[in-house]
Amino acid sequence: MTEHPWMNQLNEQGYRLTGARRAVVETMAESTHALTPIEVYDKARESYPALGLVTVYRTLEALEEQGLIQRVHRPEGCQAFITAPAGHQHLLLCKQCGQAISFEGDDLESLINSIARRTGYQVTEHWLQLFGLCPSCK
Amino acid sequence: MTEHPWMNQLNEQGYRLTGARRAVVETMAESTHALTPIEVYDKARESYPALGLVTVYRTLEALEEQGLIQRVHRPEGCQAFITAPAGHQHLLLCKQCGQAISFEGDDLESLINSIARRTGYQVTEHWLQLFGLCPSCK
DNA sequence: ATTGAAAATGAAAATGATTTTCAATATCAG
DNA sequence: CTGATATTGAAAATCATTTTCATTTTCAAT
Ligand SMILES: [Mn+2]
Ligand SMILES: [Mn+2]
Ligand SMILES: [Zn+2]
Ligand SMILES: [Zn+2]
Repeated sequence: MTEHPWMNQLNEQGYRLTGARRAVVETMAESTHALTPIEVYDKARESYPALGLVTVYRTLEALEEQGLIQRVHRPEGCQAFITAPAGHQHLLLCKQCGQAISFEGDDLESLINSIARRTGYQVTEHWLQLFGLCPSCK
Repeated sequence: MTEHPWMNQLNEQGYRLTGARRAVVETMAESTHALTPIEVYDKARESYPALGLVTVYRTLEALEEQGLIQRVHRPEGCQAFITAPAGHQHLLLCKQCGQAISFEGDDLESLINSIARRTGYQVTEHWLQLFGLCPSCK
């Protein structure tokens, strides 16, 4: 049984390899949808029934710290998590089914520069997120 | 005593004019920072000490329904509210002091079209938010 | 001005999500 | 193997928000 890369990264950071962690990691890594802690809990218990909800919270926190997952903000709430895209990417979310796709190539440089100039702010970060309907939902 | 325009709008929608509501409305309308319900509560009690936190929640809900305020999403949490900008605008937030400025003129048309084409999604909405340091905080 | 129906209020209780505590268990370096 | 220590899940605690409800306030109709 070869470990999932996320498990190896956690291990290198000093985390031990446990079944509970493995169940949460695999649930998150497999999902193309944003999942809430409870959804992760329910899904992960299919392969590891003894799992506690507390461990889900703790593992999600560790994965977020490692930059492997990220919190997803949505109108209905901001408690969901999804695999973090590599590099500078943003999310496109289906409002119907929650399916998420990440994209890159946003060019906000000139907009940001002009706003920085006009407002006197030093702009250090930006959030961009698109919402819509995925091919199968529309 | 002339009523605040927001109070008039609420009144036209059938809401009654009360002191508790007035205190919350004026607190929100005056603030250039995003405020959490508790912050609104503390601020508004300066002018209306009998105010209950429940009424803050209820009034914020009404103001959001009327499109007069909007929820602000931030890394530290998404429970804060701020005056909604008129028309299609986005927010620039100071990470230090929470001061908010709204701006327009983002041109995401071509980006959105190209992503829609590439992914097959129908894109209906977007969130854009900038973070940084305001002139006095940097 | 008075009245009364309906809306609004705030205190307290209920709920729901997340965090903390803690005793028992599992991992893993030595 | 062994033992130090990280991890676990149950239960309790905390914290934000919502619901309930008896009382008060608003305001339209007299
Ligand atoms: Mn970007
Ligand atoms: Mn825009
Ligand atoms: Zn969909
Ligand atoms: Zn500032």
